[in-house]
Amino acid sequence: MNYASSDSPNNKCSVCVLGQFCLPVGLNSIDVAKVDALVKERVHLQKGENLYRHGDPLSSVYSVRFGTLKTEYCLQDGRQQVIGFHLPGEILGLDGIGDGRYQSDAIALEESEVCIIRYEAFEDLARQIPVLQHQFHRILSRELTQDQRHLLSLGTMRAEERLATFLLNLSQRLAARGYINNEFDLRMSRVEIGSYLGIQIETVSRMLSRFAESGLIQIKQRHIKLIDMDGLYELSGAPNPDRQSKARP
Amino acid sequence: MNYASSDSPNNKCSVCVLGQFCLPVGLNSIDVAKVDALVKERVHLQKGENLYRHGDPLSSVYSVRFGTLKTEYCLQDGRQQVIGFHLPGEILGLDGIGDGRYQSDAIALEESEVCIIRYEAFEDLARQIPVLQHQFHRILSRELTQDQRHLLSLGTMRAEERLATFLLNLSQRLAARGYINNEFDLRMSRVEIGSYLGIQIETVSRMLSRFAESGLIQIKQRHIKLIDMDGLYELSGAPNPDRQSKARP
DNA sequence: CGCTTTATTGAGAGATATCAATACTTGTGG
DNA sequence: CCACAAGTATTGATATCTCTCAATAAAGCG
Repeated sequence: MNYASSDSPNNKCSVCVLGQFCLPVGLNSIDVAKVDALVKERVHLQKGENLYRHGDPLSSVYSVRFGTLKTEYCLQDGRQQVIGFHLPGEILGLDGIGDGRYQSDAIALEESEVCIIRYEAFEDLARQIPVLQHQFHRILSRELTQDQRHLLSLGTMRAEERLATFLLNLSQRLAARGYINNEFDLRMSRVEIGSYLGIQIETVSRMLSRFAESGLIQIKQRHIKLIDMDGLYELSGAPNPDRQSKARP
Repeated sequence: MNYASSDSPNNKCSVCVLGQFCLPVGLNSIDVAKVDALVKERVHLQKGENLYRHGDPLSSVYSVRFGTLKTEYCLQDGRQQVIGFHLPGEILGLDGIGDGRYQSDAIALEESEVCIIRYEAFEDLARQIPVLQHQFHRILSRELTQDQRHLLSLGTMRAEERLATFLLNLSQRLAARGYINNEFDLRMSRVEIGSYLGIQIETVSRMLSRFAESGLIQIKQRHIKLIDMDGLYELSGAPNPDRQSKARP
């Protein structure tokens, strides 16, 4: 784990391309400067490194600057499950606020960097900047919604539907960040995907092969290309948002 | 749906027995009075009535004063799933903050009453009272943790374990509110339990019967008595917190 | 008291897990 | 640069859990 301070101007929130997803959404430049003053440290992580562990006292929450992380929970008997994957601009560590200790483990899936948001200082700042306060609440609430949709997936969907939903969710989040959304590298292993979706690795593999056979995707190792988005959306049980808007010229 | 204002003093947060779980945790009497001024309306619901529906614009969040509610999500194809059960002192409607619209439906499982917390006014007040702000964040964070533990249940546990976990979770939440925790009435149907746990009603029924046969519980309709807590905890994969403390005299 | 809803129990079907073997990648060291 | 080892992924065969379908029973309600 490697700490760095953000004296160089290109690390400031004010110039960060993630500003539109991250904490400073909607802030004027004066207020962004205040956030800049608060978020002046970052952590650099190598693949496999922990950002925090279950039980660590909460000192900060984190926003992903680049890279991908996973969070996972452990059961007494050693079983564990991946609960979330976190892309640039997403906030980590929110589960630690409730009891002052992180409830999950956060681990980098690739070389990554996160901005450190000292939590106490942040609460102080949020009281001074209503827009910041509201944005933080929105982030917490969306995290909740995301988890609840995930619950829906695990509770009502079959393996095939879960996997389609997962791929499309990833695709949407990449698109929102300006990345290509129909061709990307999966940063997580099949084991991690299976764990996240509540299915076994063999089933993940079989379903991916089935998708490829049906012409829905092309997959080579971790590089995936979504060929038939509509088909995937149909499997996932949700309408394709892009297609709907195109269908009404 | 029946609205009422809280002019009578016994409705105020300052005298509410739920104060210790609800929003005003840790506030001094002056600040509680400010919350009282904000939370001056309630809604009375009959069994089956909606508190809000998916898509309704967010105006307020709600705290359960008495009764029980469920929240559920719908899928395009009509499938739906119960996402949470809400006991007195718990906050509802948080999923609406993210996009300004509730993402779920909230429905009373029995005659219930909830306090209306006008959301905009609440944000204003939270900026004035740091303890209130922090308590709100804790509530949001715990909601997140609760959902994530639920994910763990749906993702890694078999039906038997899920049901044991569910019963113990209910028991703990009842205990925290000062109710008897080893004998209570289930306010939800088997269908709702099954939906919440991602299993079919028949499986719920079979598992309950199996528990009863094994002497873990006694169940008659919706009245349930937890006989062998340790046995249930063992099934659920978690240690019995009570037993641990008793084991060290 | 009969009707409707809700819950229990049984038998068979189906999806996914588990076990096992093979193939492919990646990294290391000679 | 190749060979080997360790980790990761695919594919097949069988087992198991839970679902589905079906019948019955019990409870709530008018």
